[in-house]
Amino acid sequence: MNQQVLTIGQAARLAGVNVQTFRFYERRGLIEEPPRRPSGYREYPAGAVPRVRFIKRAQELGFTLAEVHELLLLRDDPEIPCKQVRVTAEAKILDIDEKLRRLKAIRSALGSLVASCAASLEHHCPLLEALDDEVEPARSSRRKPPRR
Amino acid sequence: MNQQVLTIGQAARLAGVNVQTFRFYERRGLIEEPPRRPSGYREYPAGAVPRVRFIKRAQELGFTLAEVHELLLLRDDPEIPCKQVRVTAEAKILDIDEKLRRLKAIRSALGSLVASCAASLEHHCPLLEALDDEVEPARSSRRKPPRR
DNA sequence: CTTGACTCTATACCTTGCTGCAAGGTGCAG
DNA sequence: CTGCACCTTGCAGCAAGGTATAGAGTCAAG
Repeated sequence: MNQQVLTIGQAARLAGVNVQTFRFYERRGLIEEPPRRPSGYREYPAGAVPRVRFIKRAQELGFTLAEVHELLLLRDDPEIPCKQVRVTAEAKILDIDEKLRRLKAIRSALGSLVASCAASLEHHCPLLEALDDEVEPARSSRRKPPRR
Repeated sequence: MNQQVLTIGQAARLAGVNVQTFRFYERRGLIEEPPRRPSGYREYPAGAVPRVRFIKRAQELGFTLAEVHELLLLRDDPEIPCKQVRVTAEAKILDIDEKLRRLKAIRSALGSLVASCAASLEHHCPLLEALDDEVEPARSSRRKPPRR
């Protein structure tokens, strides 16, 4: 019932990307070169589709394609020694923690700005003023010429 | 005691960016074209510096230049109430929350990978599960093609 | 067999946010 | 006047991650 192989168009539709993206990933070594028909048409095994979705999801999580490549190497090779996996994974964790830290800082800055903005009924906007000065939540707008 | 006008280099130094960035922002309409000396030299009023810093800080908060442009329009027009600024910021917060949610998921998956890796000789990869969505070559994809 | 959808390669282009460089003009200290 | 730092414009390029186009061949239905 399941097709054994897919054309690039079918695979791309299933993966939710377009055909150029498939070829692009192939050039980048993110997916391996599939077998070809005598005509040159690529014949993707069904497994190519989840692989591309993996790539997309990892990207959405903030990994660059180069990082995704690394993740895929870990995933693909069950022979990679535990230590090596762990080292790579730990490095990624530090990466992620840094991203989390920055995003949380941004989120909380935006959150408090929005709150102060919501409290103000006037045209004067604390959010914009906060951006004008140092990001620190100054309770009133002070205008010191900050250096940096 | 403060200089009334600044050359582009002075302004850029004060704002913590380089001169090309100033000109780039001018081309993008983020800062207005300053008056010129007869020689063509730009003469920035002191106010240009905080404006550029505003741009930089908004960027640090995760706004694209296009979004910053919007914020600047809101800021420049005293008739526009705070509410619209807030709406923009709130949308950004939702964005960030989504990113945080996903990053936390992958972080914990990576954490388990490291743990299992440290604990056992087999490495079963929680990472795969975190990214692999519905791994099956499911012909019934209830997954809508990712927007973007 | 024809038609239309699909695929092939190669190459060019896009967007975002800058950064650099060339070739020339300007400002000012010494 | 010399010298040097600074300014001008325009255009190129970079990194990332694709997207589009041209010109050709292929597949499968009718």
